[in-house]
Amino acid sequence: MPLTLATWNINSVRLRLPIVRRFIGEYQPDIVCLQETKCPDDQFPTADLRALGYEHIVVNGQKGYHGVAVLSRLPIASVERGLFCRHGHSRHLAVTLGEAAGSASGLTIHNFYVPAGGDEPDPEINDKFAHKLHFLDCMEAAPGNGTLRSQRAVLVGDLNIAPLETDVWSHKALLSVVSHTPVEVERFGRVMRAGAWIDAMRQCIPAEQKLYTWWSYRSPDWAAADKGRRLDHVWVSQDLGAAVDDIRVIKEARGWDRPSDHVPVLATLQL
DNA sequence: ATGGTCGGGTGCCGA
Repeated sequence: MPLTLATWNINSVRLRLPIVRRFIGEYQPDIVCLQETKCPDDQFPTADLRALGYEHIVVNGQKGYHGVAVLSRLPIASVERGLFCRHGHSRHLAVTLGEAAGSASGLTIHNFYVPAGGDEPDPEINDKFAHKLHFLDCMEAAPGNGTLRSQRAVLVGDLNIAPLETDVWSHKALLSVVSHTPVEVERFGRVMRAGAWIDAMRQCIPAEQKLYTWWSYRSPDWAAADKGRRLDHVWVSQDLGAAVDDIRVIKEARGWDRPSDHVPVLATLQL
């Protein structure tokens, strides 16, 4: 059975409801993981999204900032809200699909929103960067808690790091820009290795090819400048490596009306 | 080399 799963930093779910509808209408994903919902749980547009076929909705939101949510057409058996953040931000949610999900039964999906880290890539003078590094350290340590190392697992989200040279428009220009600094990329690699994760996007799209999921709002013509970064990721556990059938970066969504600065990444798994 | 634009919730902060 094919399972389609999307991850999208939506930058306010209430404001973007029209383009969430458009994306769902055009691509019909079974599961949608959202980040930066910027919405308290009691104000999440649950009824609107349920009406689109997502009967199973789990949110971990807070007022004004951050926030993650999982929309699922398949039944969810259990939920976990991560303790990855020393500031108590809503930056993680994990769901495990239930028996009634058929061949997808037992699949665990982690949805992460890693701190952006501010402007100055020095943890001594920038606490936001220190927090980002600490958050990554907590993600790395999590397999010891038995959360990330489980089999039949997918980890998606806005990880706010572009690890490869081809994940940014200019490797040289971005070496000292938060999101592509060597210290972050090294931490990113440690998290991946600790959980034995596979980078599903790069398994499908060769590392020689430029690949971006985010284009700044500050560019007057984002498409012409094309100064993007791959900040959003889809990882799968080793046992699911062969199940990854397709990855699509929905670049056109950056050009939709009132867009997010991130675009959806859509993964198809054959389970 | 610099500054550029968003969103949320207030009189800026975070991205």
